[in-house]
Amino acid sequence: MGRRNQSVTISHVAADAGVSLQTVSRVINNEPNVRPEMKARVQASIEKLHYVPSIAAQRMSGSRSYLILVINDRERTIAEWRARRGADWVDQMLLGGMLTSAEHGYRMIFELVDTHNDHVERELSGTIAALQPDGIILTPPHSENPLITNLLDQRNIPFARIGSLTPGSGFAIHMGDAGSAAQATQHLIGLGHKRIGFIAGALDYNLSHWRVDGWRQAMAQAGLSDADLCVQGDFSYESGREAATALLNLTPAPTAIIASNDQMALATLDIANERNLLVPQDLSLISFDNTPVVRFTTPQLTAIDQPIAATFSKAVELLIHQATSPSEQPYLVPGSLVERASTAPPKA
Amino acid sequence: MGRRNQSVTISHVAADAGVSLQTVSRVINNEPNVRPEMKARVQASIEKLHYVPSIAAQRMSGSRSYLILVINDRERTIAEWRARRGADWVDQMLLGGMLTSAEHGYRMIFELVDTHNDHVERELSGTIAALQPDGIILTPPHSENPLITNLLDQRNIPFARIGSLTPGSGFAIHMGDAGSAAQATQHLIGLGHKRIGFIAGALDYNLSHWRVDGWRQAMAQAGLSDADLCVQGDFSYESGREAATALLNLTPAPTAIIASNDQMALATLDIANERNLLVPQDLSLISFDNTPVVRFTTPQLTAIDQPIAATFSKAVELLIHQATSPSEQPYLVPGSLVERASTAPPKA
DNA sequence: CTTCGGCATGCAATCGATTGAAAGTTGCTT
DNA sequence: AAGCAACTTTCAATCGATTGCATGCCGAAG
Repeated sequence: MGRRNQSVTISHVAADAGVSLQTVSRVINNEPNVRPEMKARVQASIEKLHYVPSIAAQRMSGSRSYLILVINDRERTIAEWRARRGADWVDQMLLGGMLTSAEHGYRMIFELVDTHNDHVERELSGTIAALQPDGIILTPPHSENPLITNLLDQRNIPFARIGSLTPGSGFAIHMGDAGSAAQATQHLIGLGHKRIGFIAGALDYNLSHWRVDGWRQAMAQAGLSDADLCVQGDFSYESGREAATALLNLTPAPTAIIASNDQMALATLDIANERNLLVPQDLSLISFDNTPVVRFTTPQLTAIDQPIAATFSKAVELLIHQATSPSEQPYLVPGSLVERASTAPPKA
Repeated sequence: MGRRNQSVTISHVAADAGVSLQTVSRVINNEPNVRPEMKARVQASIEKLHYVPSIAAQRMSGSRSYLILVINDRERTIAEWRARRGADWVDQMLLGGMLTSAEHGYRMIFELVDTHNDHVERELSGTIAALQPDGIILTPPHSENPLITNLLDQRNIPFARIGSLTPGSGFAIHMGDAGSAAQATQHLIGLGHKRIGFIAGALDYNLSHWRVDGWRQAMAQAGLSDADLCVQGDFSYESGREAATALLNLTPAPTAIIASNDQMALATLDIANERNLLVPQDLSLISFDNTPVVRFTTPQLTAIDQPIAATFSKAVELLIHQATSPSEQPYLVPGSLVERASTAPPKA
């Protein structure tokens, strides 16, 4: 409401340096054709007056907005969000993305969009109109939603897709989920396990499929059967309990289980305890995510670390530099197996 | 760079509805003096064209920016950040604040500012000039930094101070740290404990002092001595180990310990295990924060839950509604004791 | 029947930056 | 010494909204 704006503008700088606005603008944006002497004088004034350009004004005049939008799936409640994702995801996403953005003078804004909504485009479209971000980062399960990617293509806004393999438009970045699952499986096979159960994640996340695939391939490669050994979960603790129960009710029961996230692994651990199964002696356990919790369970869990912060950092850099080396697509920021105390050879 | 901007503007709406821009602007901002019939016609056009006002333009013309800035302390690395704060803080801050902001059409932007920097004002001042936020949320230890609050006062930007008791300018919101500490202490006293140790948090956070005070008062009230029983930590796991060691080396050793955050409580639990002390039989343990980890330790930890999401939600609402009921200051969003399995009567 | 106040709407200036074209400088060629 | 290109700097329009002021319309009061 007509709040008096006492901030320093480009014309104050111009006046102070005794040049026109346009020259100042050139200096700010590092454009050519400015005499070094002039440039120095302007920079001195900028420094002296602590001038910082207004992002709103820059955006208005058709330049950048220095804003990067991160699209996350909206859960109905905070509890639900955390149940499915674990706190760590947000933490790393925020810090990884934010630090890198800040380095380049950009800021990040988070937006929640409901996948199961017919108006995704409308909703996103409105956000874009309001914010006019320079780039957008899509997180699963939005990363491969054609409604969204088409919209972005059409609007010509650069975007990155986290957890995506399909090259196509936008930068696809993934963490080698299939490879990681295979690595975990091979680790268990190496220890002598033959019946290795797998708890899959929610199917609207493509990475859930990739993880299953990796496990399946590793099993096949070792000549082991995977029949009945894959049970469906949805990343929640509760679904993990059900899946673990189903797996351990099989005869013969698996001697090892890989869970598609930490929450489901924790559930599996609890089920094992309730059945008086010792981990790792009676049951080996490997999880995906490697959030801080897994270091405080008994035993500490062997897990596939997901480099989320690094992934967001990469996404931000790609967007800002508008990289264009389509040969590299999809970009890989690989996960890695962190060995702790939840795996051992099966009992003879 | 002169990217063609194909978005719908206010004049498109005006043309479609057959009225002037100003009328459309009035309708958007719910101003009086518009005939209902006219208002309906304009709203129909807005709906039809999917018009959404550009925030940059709104900000430019002296209105709101619909941006709320959250200032956090910058740690040197992500690991350091997480060590001191635990992942959950970020998660709840983001979700609590974001959901509430979104409800009112606002967005949040996070900014890291280095406390130990002489140029705090300069840095913050630049961010404000660039973003021109409608409100700012200060988190500890910035909440009571006079350099910052003075700057904000002077610029006349509404702000909230999380974890602050001092009324003064801006909205002070706290979680009743002293009361919570007292509650935890009384809980232990009720169980029969007489020697209750306390691990304090980093002293540049005021809430660290309040927690110590609460414990001290509860001890005094029960006629118990607190001599030597308070040891300094800095919220990190490592400092927790040292503090716990110091406390358990006392003779007689405390039979219960309250840690100022979960990280230090986890460290205490580890130290107890290493010394073959059973929790809770030999040592009762209560922590602050109640992050998800404490449900997965053995035993599960009794903890003071800190309603961070609710606090941020409150902060956002105060800022947006520009509430002015100074009588209520400071606002309280109280923590609560969550009883789990880490406390028991002391051995006879 | 004129006039005045209140409500509804339109005109034009404004916010702070960018940008393409115009104007002014410089220096080199012929 | 005049002509012209290349480089610097300035002028003026523009982005999309808000806002104070002017204007038009209405009915009620004088």
